[in-house]
Amino acid sequence: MREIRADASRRTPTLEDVAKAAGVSRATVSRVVNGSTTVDPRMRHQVTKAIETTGYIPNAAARTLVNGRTGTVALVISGSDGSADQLFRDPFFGRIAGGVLRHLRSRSMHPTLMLADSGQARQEAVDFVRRGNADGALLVSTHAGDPLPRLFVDAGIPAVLFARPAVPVPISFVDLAHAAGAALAADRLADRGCRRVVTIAGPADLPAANDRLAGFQRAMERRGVPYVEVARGNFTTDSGERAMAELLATVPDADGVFAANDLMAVGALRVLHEHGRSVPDDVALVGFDDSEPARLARPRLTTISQPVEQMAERMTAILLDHLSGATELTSVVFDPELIVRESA
Amino acid sequence: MREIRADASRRTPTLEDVAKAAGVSRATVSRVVNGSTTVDPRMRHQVTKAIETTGYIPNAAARTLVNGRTGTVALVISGSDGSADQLFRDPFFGRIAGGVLRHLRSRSMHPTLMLADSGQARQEAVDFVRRGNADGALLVSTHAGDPLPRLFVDAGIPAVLFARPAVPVPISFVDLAHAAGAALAADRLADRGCRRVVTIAGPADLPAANDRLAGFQRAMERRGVPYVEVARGNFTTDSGERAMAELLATVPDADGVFAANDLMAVGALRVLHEHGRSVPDDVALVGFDDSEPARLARPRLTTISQPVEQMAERMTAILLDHLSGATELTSVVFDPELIVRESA
DNA sequence: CTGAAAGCGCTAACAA
DNA sequence: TTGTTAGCGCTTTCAG
Repeated sequence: MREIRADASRRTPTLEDVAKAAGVSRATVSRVVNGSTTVDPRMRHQVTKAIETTGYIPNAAARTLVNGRTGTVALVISGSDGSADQLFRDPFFGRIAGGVLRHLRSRSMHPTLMLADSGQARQEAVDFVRRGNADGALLVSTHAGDPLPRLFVDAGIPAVLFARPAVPVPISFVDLAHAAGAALAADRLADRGCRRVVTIAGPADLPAANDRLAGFQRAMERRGVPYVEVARGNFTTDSGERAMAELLATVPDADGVFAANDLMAVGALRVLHEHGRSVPDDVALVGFDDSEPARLARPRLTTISQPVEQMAERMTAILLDHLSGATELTSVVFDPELIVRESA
Repeated sequence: MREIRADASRRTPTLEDVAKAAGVSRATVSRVVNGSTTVDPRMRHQVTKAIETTGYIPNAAARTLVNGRTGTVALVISGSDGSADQLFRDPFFGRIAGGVLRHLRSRSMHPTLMLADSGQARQEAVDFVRRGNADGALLVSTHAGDPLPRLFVDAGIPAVLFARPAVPVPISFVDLAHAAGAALAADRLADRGCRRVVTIAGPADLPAANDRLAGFQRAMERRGVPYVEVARGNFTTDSGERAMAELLATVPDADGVFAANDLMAVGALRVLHEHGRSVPDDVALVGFDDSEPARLARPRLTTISQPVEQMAERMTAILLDHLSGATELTSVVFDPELIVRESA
């Protein structure tokens, strides 16, 4: 005997129904529902009771239609064409989602997930917001030259980017001080006395990867190591293995390795082990990200952590500011941290 | 000079505007927009042109208000209180999201992410759908006695569950044949000649965990190993370490281990290594899930795979069936697969 | 095949 | 403080 469950016959109750049941006007019910203070306590009580007995719940579409707000933001994951599956297996994504969710829910808002991995998908993401399905967009862009930020800016949609845009686009963003993080790694290696240092860098078209590489090289130079052999990977474990094998062939007496992410570091670890090098005794190894694999590896990886959840929360906060009228662009760069474990 | 970008002054164009520009009625424009076939080609052309020049895009709220459909489904991640962060770091979640997304996007639909980790959050998830923010719900329930499924069923909301409900609830679901998967692990161990077999089970209040344990025990019995020592973990690496240490104390000559998930298997691996046991030579080890850590471990983990993406896709398909009127409950149980790598 | 008009459920002036 | 009323933008009979 619950009113909540709609009998096949009975439509779901509307403001009108509540008004009738309470013997007041729709406007008054609306006021009560929206917490207006200018309502007679007695009426408020009547209405509250009527809401209860009718099982009334406001209709979101009707509200949106009149006040233009949806309470939804699009969380757009940008990926190069077809990289979808790869992307979602990456815990990085989950951490972002978690941070976004935490911030939104305190405002009774919700994220709608979208994947923008093709021209069509990108356009659909833009249209989704243009149709008024969402108030704004959170853009997670992992690859360079991504047209996504431009698309949203041109459409005049409030949006915030996770990661600095590869090409200049007038958009707010949050990012990590990648170079500073790499410098932390360099210092760690130098402090341990490593002199024959090599590095596994990320894709050359990714700003974050280049920042890490440049930051590492600069820091090593400061520490008296002018040249660092570089091999490129693409942030996967396999590519890390290949790069490490290459490096070992070129610099057999390497005593320190900096991998631009943990996955590649894990690959390097495997190759080092196969070649009989002990980590950290023969060669010290530092990763980047402080992801799950870093914690699980044997030896546990010394690495650079990024506060992904916090960054995601901040990104969300900035978007909400824009939604409530803030017009000037904001960019926040977070500081990474050295996490010392066993590998260096 | 793009019409798309709304000048501060100009409102976004409506059907009315397009109708005026094309010299036809709103109804005709609506027909064209919705692909009605009963429209004169010439008019259609007029309208199409007008849509282009005005930069018209339909308003979702207005549509929803009249036809009752949102094109959105809620993707509700259920967690015990406060387990949010833990949950989103788990790639399992990302894989589900990926599968859901893939199926939805082909229907021009989208998932809205919700976390139901408290009584209040659960109620909000239900209300979200009741307000007409979504057409139905996808429920990912990871813990036993979860009140979530019941809540949705009682509210009369179309919903499908990922994982069999712990208590009987009339709801459609997809699940894995956990017992069969565990039997695969048992057979692998038995085939290698393991006789002193132990297992690290999951939480006792989780149906999936119990199914795996029971399936494993039954299969070992069939293979002539009537007794298997059991230690309980909670699916984390740490708990796997503790359980393995325990087991090693009780059964020092163990030659085979089945861990109910990969994370615990990785923990076991570490302890085994510390105790000087070589894997797989001294003791064979099988995990469950075929997650990233299984691929990254050294030695690489032999494990049982679940087709998470496929399951998520199917779950979504079932929900869409319900949304288009299918009324009878559906449950689909997927078969796991043995993935042979190095650890057994 | 096309147009006129009646809502969908709600909010926000504006009056009373 | 409350009620009346005019839309929000769209779909869908129902006539023509």
